[in-house]
This record gives sequence, C-alpha cells and structure tokens, in this order.
Amino acid sequence: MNLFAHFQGVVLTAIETLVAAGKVPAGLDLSRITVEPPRDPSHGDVATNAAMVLAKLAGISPRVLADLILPILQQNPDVALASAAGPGFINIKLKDSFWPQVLHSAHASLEQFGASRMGAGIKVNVEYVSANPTGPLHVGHCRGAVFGDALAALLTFAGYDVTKEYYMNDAGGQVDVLAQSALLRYREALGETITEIPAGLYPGEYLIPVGEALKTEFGTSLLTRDDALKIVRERTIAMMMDLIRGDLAALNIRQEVFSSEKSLQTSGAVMRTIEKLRAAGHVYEGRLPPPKGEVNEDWEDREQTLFRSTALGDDIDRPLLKSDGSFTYFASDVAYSADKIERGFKQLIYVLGADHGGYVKRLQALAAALAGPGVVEVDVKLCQLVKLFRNGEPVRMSKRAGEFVTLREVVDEVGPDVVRFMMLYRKNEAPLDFDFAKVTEQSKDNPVFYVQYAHARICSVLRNAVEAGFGESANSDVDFSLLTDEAEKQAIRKVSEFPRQVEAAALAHEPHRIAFYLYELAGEFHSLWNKGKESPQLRFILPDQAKISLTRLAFLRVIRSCLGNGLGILGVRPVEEM
RNA sequence: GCACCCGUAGCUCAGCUGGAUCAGAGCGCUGCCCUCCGAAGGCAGAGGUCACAGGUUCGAAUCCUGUCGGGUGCGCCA
Repeated sequence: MNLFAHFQGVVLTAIETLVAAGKVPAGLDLSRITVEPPRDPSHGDVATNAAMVLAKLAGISPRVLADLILPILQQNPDVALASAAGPGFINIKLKDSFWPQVLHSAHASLEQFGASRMGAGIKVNVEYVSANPTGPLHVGHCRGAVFGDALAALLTFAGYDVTKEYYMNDAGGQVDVLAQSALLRYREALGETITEIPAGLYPGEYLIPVGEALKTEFGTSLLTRDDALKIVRERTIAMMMDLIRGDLAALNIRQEVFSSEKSLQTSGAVMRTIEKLRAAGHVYEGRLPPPKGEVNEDWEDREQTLFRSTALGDDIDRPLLKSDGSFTYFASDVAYSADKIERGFKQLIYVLGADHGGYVKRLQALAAALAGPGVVEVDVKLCQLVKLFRNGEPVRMSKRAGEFVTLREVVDEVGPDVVRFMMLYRKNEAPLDFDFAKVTEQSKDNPVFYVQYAHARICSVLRNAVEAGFGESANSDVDFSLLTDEAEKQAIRKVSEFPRQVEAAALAHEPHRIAFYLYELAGEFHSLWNKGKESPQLRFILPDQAKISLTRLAFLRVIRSCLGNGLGILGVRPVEEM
C-alpha cells in the first residue's frame, strides 16, 4: 500500500464532503493536490497542500479552508492530529497504531512489497540498445542497455504491461559494408592471405569466426554464387545479433521482441504507411531550406518526399526518400512507429544516446500523425556519455577503428551488478564518470557495496537468529507496536516510503530514484545497527526476550525485502554474504 | 544561426514534477564510537548569493524570458 496515495484519497473525500455541504464550490480542479511526507519530520507524518492549492479557486483564504478540512480529517481513525501550519499546509500526525499496520501488510507479502497497480495493465513498449548489428556492443551501449532494462522492470513492478524491444537496423549501407567485411574474412578462412583490411570496412577480429562459419557451411561455393553477398549479409547479421544478445546476457538483459528494419521495408509496410500519411495530408512533395550555420558544399536544392513534422512541433520537415529513390532511415521509423501503435501500445519509450537529441520531436510528431494527437505517449530518454576512468585517469579511447572498450570487457572486469548499479546511480541526462577502481572498492564511498552490505548484514543477523533459537516469526509472535525507539520509527517511515518511491519513479520514468532510495534505506539500516552497539537493548537479537526479538527480526525481513525488491528493479543481485 | 541537455558545498552528485524560519548526501577535512548481532559500519562539526539578471504567485533550485559557460545534434549515415 502506498500510504500517501491512500491519504490523497482521504483528503479528496474530505473536499467532496465540503462540496456536498455547500461550503466549497463544486467543480474545482483537484489535480494539483499532493500528499507527501513533510520535509521536516517534526511537522508530522503526512502533509498536503490542498488548502493552498484550492484557496484561490474557491475564493477562500488558505487558513480558513484548512480549518474547514481539518475537522473532517480528524475523524479518520488513523489520524492522531491534523493541524494547519505556515501559509496553509495541513499536517497530519498518524496514530502510533497506524505504523504496525503498514509493517504487517508488508510482512504478509514480502516479495510483493512495493508493487503497484498504478499501471493498470497499460501496454508500454520500451525500446533500448538497438545498436547496429555490425559488431559487439561497446561501453557506450552499456548505459542505455541498463537504463532501459531497469525502466522496464520498474514499470512492470508498477503494474504496466511492458514489452522490451530491440530494433535491428539490418537495412541500409552499413550492413552491406558488414557483408563485404565478412566476405573478406571468408576468403581469408579459405586460405587467401589478407594483408590489410581496406579502409571503410570493419577490421574487427570478431568477424574472423564469421568467415570460418561461412566456410564450414558453404565451402568454396560462395566464391562463385551471384547471390553470395546477400547470403553473407543475412548470415553475418544473424551472427552479429547472437553476439549482441550474448553481450546483453552478460548484463542479465533479455529482450523479448527484435524488430527488423529490413522486413518493414520488404513487407511493404514502409510504403503503405507513407501512403496512409500522404492521404491524411502529412506527406507532401517539396523542398527543404539549406541547413544554416556551417556551409555544406554538397547541398543540392531538390524536390523530395517530406513528412510534415513541423506541423506537429518538429524543427524541419523530414525526408522519406533518398535521391536514388530508396527509403531514408526515417522512412523505416515511420513504419516502425505505426507497427508499434498497431500492436496496441499506449506508451512508446525510446532509450537513445544523447547524440540522438534531434530525434525527440520527430518521433513525437510521428506518433501524433499516426495515432492522433495525445493518443499515444512518446517519451524519449536520452542517456548521456559514460566517461571511463582508471584510478582517476581517463581511459583513452582511440577513434581509430577497432580500438574501443567493449561492453564485455567492462562487465568481465567488475561484474554485472556493479555495472548495473553505477549506471543507474545517476539520472540519465547527466554525464557519468565510471572509475574501475572506485566501483569495486569495498567502502562507503561505493554505493553498490553500501547497499549490498546492508542486505548481507541483515542476512547475517537472520542466520544468527536461527542459532539463537529464533527462526521464522509467526504472526502471533510479532507485535510491531513494540518498535518505539526513534531510530526504529525513522526506519519504519523510510520503509513505508518505498511504494510511493516506486510509483513516483515509474511515473517519471526515472529508475535512478530507486537507486538513491536504496542508498538512503541502507543508511537507515546501518544507523539502526549501530544503535544496537551503543544501546544493547536495541539489538535485534535479545536471547531472553522472544517477543521483541521476533518482532525486530520480522522488521528486518521487511527491510530486506524492500532492499531486495528495489535491487530487483535495478537488476542487481542482492547478496547474502560478502 | 536554430533545437535539445546540463550549470546546486573544495570534488562527485540528490532534491520526490512549485512548498514550510535548516537547500540534502557521499568523498575530502576536524573530532569521537569496537571485551558487544559483520568498524567493509556509525555519530558529531566545518563548508552554499542553488551560473547571472528579470518575470509569473500566497511561495521558485524547480515554471517563463534573456545573458554567460559546458555538451550534443541540424536533408540524400544508420
């Protein structure tokens, strides 16, 4: 249960009561009313801005309105005290009996604690990675991969119906280059001496096994076949996708749908969608103004087929056909968007690199043109660059072909948990520094360690508890109202926030909030732990006091599930020992 | 030239879609806490004109406009 959402309902009911009594005008906009934890805990447990937000609309001063609302809230069985403060805040202090209820419901469904039905089964498509199938993933793909995967998990936990998708750019020039490169490796496999990979082709050694595989399957027959290039292209793309899937698997990422650009073109979907848009007036023949700023020598003014994206908020209209008559990359996007919309998705989320900033408006324009304005929500999440460091020194990456740090190298060195957590411990639009030395450090300086350490410590206590004769806590053994120490109450409040954090993070499409929340929760736990060092009566295991021990152990299970569920969203393994 | 992202403590960053006489963490700095459930931790202190200037309103780090600084893009690459 999200207690803040719960009290939002309580507040709204109170307003309705006032409306029914004629004390407040009907039909006010209630959407700006928020119910949140107060910044200063001494103000209470729950705060709402309802009186201030409605004051102007209702023509009543905030404090007077608050005084109308307060008596109604005061009648709620969970409310100890409702009071007005400052410019018109309403603070609610909950009865001590409320918190045990929260813990009991959490304890009753540990692995589901924090899950929400907010998404109401709405179909959401999260497309991420979508790297060109021309080689292994490099470190630049890492962040978007992890981000997209965690966002998908977050939305699933929040009750959405999520599809994780990868868009294969298997049409166009670069896969032809790939095929040429593979063909060369094939000839090499057949014994030909290749002294140098010609400029423009992919020199990577990862194509050597491809050449070998082609030799195994076809012998020398490809040397003479007319359709050799086509076959090589298909085989190579398939093998590159296997390579990429393997890279992703190393990060525990598994996407369900792999959509092919090529098949959108060959099936005629691209042409059909363009004609559909043309019929609706979104496509026309016209000219584009030359780009401003830098002078482009190759600019040639010509008439072309354009998507009228400027009518829907984009900066310039987008070409659909190249001068040779073939489809532009954007033309495939047109069909791909239509395909997603036809599959019933109400939200399309794209996880792209920061260099794709220019895509946001055209993708939104596209969805608006295809589905109608406001029908399908498009959110493009741009992930900034990751800078690699080793002991504070930047890792040099030469632009020269073949010299890049692969995703696999990073994962192999520090492990998937560290990569995933660190990539999510920053909001996506902020650049990220990744220091190999720091992220593997076992200290508080390293948030991954700090959070996992909290989880491991709890597991350790629970192991010791079994030895002390405290195994599972039956409900009758547990009385959460015994947790009255200030440190315990603080930890309870933090735990109670989890469902709200999940919903807020899901709504904002910001998984990093979960990472920061877990860091804070871990801090509360470590603090609680140390309280037991200073005051022995606050220790979790008190051998001669079964009731309080079993209760505290039950509370620890709630904290552990909170950490575990949160880490589960991030895709980080909760460790039991370190 | 235009569009998008960023600018918060010495450093790295949060700031819950506009909230409350304290703008928060970590690192670094200063000083404390282990015969005791994992000190791989915890507690306390110092450190800020939220880039700058206007505006919107009961209220702005948050929204709008402009300026400065950093990044990324801007038809026939994908």
